[in-house]
Amino acid sequence: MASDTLTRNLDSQSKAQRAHSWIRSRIADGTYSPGYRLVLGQLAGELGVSVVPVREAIRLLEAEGLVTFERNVGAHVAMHDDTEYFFTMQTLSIVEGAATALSAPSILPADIARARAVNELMVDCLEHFDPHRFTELNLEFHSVLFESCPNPHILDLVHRGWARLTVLRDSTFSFVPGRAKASVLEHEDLLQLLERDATPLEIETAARAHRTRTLDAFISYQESRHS
Amino acid sequence: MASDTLTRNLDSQSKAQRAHSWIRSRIADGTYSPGYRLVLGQLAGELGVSVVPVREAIRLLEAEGLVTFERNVGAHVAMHDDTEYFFTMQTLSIVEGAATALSAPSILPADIARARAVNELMVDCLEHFDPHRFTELNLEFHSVLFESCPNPHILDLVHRGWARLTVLRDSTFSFVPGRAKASVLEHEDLLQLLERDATPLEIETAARAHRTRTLDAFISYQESRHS
DNA sequence: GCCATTTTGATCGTATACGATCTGTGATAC
DNA sequence: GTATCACAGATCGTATACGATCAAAATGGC
Repeated sequence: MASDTLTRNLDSQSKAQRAHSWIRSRIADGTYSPGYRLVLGQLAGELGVSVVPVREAIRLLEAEGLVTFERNVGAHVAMHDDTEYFFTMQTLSIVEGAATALSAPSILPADIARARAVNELMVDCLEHFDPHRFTELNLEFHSVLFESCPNPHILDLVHRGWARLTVLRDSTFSFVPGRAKASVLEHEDLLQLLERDATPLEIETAARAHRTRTLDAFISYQESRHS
Repeated sequence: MASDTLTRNLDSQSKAQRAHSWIRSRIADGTYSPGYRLVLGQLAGELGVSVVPVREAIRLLEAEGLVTFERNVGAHVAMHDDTEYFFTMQTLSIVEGAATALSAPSILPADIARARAVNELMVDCLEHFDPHRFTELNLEFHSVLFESCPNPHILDLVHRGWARLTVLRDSTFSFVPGRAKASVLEHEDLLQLLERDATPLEIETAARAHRTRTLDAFISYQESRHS
């Protein structure tokens, strides 16, 4: 029966997992802002479950670095100062660069065509600029370039980095005017490197620099605003 | 009272944490070999605790990649084929290389002296070769080089990589004759790079290559034995 | 004899309950 | 008025209990 499948689909995720994504999205959208105290019983009440799955969800979030946890005290949404964004971007620059280089040999012309199509959409997006949409496309573009990475650990680190970024800041591009345009140009450069079968080192360097430049742009823009 | 402090110290670690390290060490020393079925109730019985902390311990181990977990089925010690070792070493080469390069500016002459002293011990160790001891010293040496890394995320990734390695293989050097000697020589090269304030890129490349060469040595040795 | 179905046992997931621990408040001594 | 201590409330950590789920053995039909 249809209702059966529906029920099963709802249940196919454990309550712990549902609690996890529920809390996670509330952190992402700012309902629970940094420093917010997460109380197990309270969350359990809101979710209509017991504290056990909530507890597990919190520990998962802790492993992701989204919340801090102190024994016998409780959990808080992780405070992220500006250095947090810096470190996350720096880490991502390294692992994503490596993942892209390792992916390169497996990337087919069809993949490059798809990435280029996404980049075209990003160009269109520049006109009536929607930072959120732009960031989504940005992830889709880069995903094409690194998803073929044969090393599952590195790939996992890249995913974690991106996940962290989405929580830290909905879109960097909304903060740094001009970076979006420079970014799509660098994307085309990356694609051309792949097409001409550049060395892994060239690709890794380019991919890393692409991210580092976004970070640098953010920092210098922030500094200019401070003075 | 003394017994009071003792009790408190024992309790200062939660049962979940104790279960975690207990199971972990049993995986590391091979008592629980890859594929071994980890049953919550059974482990709880052996540890003299209830299943709840054991469950949490298992989830932690899962996050570390030491066990696989399937909903409503249970946990197994992760199977690691040879590719697993390859991927772990490759990942570590990348993050450790980056961490070492980022550490470089903060490394003092005293640190280099300490690392050099450790490397001397490794040279001594070559005579009456003890792989386990050699690997311990190897970690100590590299720790000096990367522990100053200002980026906590990258540092954490390096720690995870090393932790994973100790579980995968007690010592690579016991497998690959000759690599130990080459390794200590490369260590000295690394130290000299640091002393002459080489560029971050040079240091990162050297540190990464150092690890990659250990991996390559292992692979080619293994291939030679297969034929 | 073989395949589909049912049943059964083991194990996991979650709820509830209680003891342990921490943080903050109020009283008391100085 | 300030510092120290004791107490109370809140919250966490863990034990126990039960319902949910899965895998494999037993049963029945073909």
